[in-house]
Amino acid sequence: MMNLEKALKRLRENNHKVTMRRRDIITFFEQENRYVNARAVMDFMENLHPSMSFDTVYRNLHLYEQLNILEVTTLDGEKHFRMKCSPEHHHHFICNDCGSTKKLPLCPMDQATELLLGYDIEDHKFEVYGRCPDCQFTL
Amino acid sequence: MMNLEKALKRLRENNHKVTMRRRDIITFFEQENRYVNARAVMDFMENLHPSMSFDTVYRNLHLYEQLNILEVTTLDGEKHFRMKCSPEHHHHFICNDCGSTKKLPLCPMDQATELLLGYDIEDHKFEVYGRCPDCQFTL
DNA sequence: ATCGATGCAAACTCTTTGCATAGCA
DNA sequence: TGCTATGCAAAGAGTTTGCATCGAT
Repeated sequence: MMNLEKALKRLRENNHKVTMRRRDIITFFEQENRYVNARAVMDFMENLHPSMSFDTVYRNLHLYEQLNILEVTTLDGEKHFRMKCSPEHHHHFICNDCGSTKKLPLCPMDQATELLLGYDIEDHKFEVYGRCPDCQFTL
Repeated sequence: MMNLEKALKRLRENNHKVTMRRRDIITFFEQENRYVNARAVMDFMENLHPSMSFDTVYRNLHLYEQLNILEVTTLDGEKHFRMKCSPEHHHHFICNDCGSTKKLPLCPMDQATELLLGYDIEDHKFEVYGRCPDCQFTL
């Protein structure tokens, strides 16, 4: 699992500066085991940095994605981010309510590959959506 | 597989009018075995109806989605539509180049369900992306 | 004739970009 | 000091909506 220390190291290794904003964004993701959108990051950051701008949120989310610090998925046409999980390949259950995730240590690609001879496979997506135990009885 | 006849029937059954535009949109999807975006529908329709507006494209795509005439998926944050396939549950390979699809008659949910006791599963998505045989050597 | 469908224009959401300034190394 | 990160403002893409009119039934 990615964390603050590793993330800052990766920033430095790739010649990016470590700013307060960058540090705080990582801190936010460190404590949120779930997919959040740019809005949520902005809400968190505005408290710490009243002058925070959305541009910086987006720019850094994009940077973190490139540096493999964050994972991305598109939910309802909106990008959602979370701290990068373990390096082993896996998929996720994602709660429609709170965005929290549960790892699914399985992958259907073995079977799918057999059905796709002659096809050039570049990527795949497997996600399960619903309500996590905590969110089932709220509302 | 959904077709023009069934689609018009479903429109009437749900008290929607059958207009030329609606008929022609269905005809377009009938001959395209692939996921296309609103832009592609618009391009096709503009030839037949020079006064065609994007609003009508979007309104009808949305209507067809609700009536289960079209399937939807979000690719790169953009909605893509195709004619509803066979009623048996299945998934798709989707070509990143032309949007053409190949059915994958398999579903990882049996195994996933076992891992998600206590979770309320509402939906899931499994898609494989890449290049179909026809698109591999173009470019 | 009635009521839903459409075109027009505007607005809305999410996201990206150019530029001058602020701030890390 | 030098160069990157940031805020501001503006723009861009995709999509939705209110309203007057058009058109299917």
